[in-house]
Amino acid sequence: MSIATENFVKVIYQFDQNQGLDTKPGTIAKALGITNAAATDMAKKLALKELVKFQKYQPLQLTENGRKMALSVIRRHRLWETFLYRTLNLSLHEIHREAELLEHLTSDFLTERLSVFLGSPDVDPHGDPIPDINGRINSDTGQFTLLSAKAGSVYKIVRLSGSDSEFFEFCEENDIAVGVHLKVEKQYTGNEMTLVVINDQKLLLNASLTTRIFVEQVPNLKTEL
Amino acid sequence: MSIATENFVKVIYQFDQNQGLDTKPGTIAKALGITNAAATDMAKKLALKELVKFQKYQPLQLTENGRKMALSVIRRHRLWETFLYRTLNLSLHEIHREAELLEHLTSDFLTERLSVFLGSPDVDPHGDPIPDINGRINSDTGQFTLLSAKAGSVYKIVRLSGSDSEFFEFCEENDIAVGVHLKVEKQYTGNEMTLVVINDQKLLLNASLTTRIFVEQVPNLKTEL
DNA sequence: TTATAAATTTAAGTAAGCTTAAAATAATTA
DNA sequence: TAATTATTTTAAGCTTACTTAAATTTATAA
Repeated sequence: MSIATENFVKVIYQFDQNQGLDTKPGTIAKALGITNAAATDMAKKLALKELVKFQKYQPLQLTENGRKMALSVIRRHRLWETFLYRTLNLSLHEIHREAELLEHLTSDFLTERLSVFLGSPDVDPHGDPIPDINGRINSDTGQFTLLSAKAGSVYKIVRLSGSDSEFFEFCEENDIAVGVHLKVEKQYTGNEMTLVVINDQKLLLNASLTTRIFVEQVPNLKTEL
Repeated sequence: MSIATENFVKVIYQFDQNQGLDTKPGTIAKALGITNAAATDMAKKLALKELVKFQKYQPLQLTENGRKMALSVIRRHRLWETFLYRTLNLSLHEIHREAELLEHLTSDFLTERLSVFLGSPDVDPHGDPIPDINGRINSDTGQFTLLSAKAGSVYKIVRLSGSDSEFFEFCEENDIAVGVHLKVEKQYTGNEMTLVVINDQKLLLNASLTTRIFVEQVPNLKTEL
């Protein structure tokens, strides 16, 4: 399939997952940098190929084949990210940018060789789950965002969700990384600010950050940091 | 530039180098798996972009910009080949097949990171020279094919030229590899057969093989094997 | 040298993946 | 609820990269 098609189904899949985002043509169009008209046009063409379900004025939905294609692209993307991070030491935002291209011209053969080389990883360097060869993906239930974390508890960062370099640069500069522990000091629910402590440093984070930092409960009695 | 354009100038460059092959539209078309009409069409379009010089019924020629583009694609191709061979242990024909795709969606940034990681190699695993970032390529004068090697002498294999798996499989099965020494036992010039000895094994090679195996004189007094 | 074959070019047409502009529908606000 | 605004869809058109078929030119062989 073409690069345009792969990106189209990939974005529908991702917006469908991220609750809060809809999958209407305009939303997909904005994400892909094309016009609404082009998105509607594409949706109709992909409906003929049984990748997308299209009903006028309704959100776009993937068929089973469309879902499989999206997960295949995401698998290739995240395996490349892992490879580029571990082997070529690219940064978190560099790996995304490069994988965004490589994902489209990687054969099934190479994909599986990459996977074996890396030891069949479950997650990429951002903590995003890597679908397996059959399109099964680990939808981790134990994780939630910092925004909904309880004040007074210690958590482990398991995922940094995004694709822009600013976010990742900010994280890097402030010791926010997958695997790091932090304590939620206070939740200012009124204006959605969160005060956390990482490595003895206080950070006041707004919602545009806390909704993208996923954490996990730390197993037991580990309340001090 | 598009993948089609990159492949077009790449093939012109390669056929122009390999003396014996012409660069008329039909030849290029066959190599790319498109019709003659499509090749003529493409040549005209690329002439407008100042990548190709087009004169009716004449062989196609690259402009300086076209040459630069071709060398850039070849650089990416051969760096990927080197990487896939060394790091993922793919075979000589597998690396070609995969690099044929990856070469088109590799940013300048990643290309240079790959190069640095590999220690700025001069040649890829087939012995083909890797153009540098400015498009300069090592046109090694000291090498020639087995077809024109003198009987009785010992040579070192420096390059295996080709892209089909059959050739590389044959080489692998018969200890024909870059860096290996061999002795030319006899040249049957009449029917272009060459008798060589590699690792105490005699091999009778025809011209379709000897024209693709490049060797180099072994420095001095090393006539025994 | 001329007839024939082969290659090249031109012309017309197609599919993918877009665009802009206008029409239709849905959502929002007064 | 009606009017306005925003979104979606349709329609027409463009570029890229092809195709087939016919016309032209070049190369080959009798």
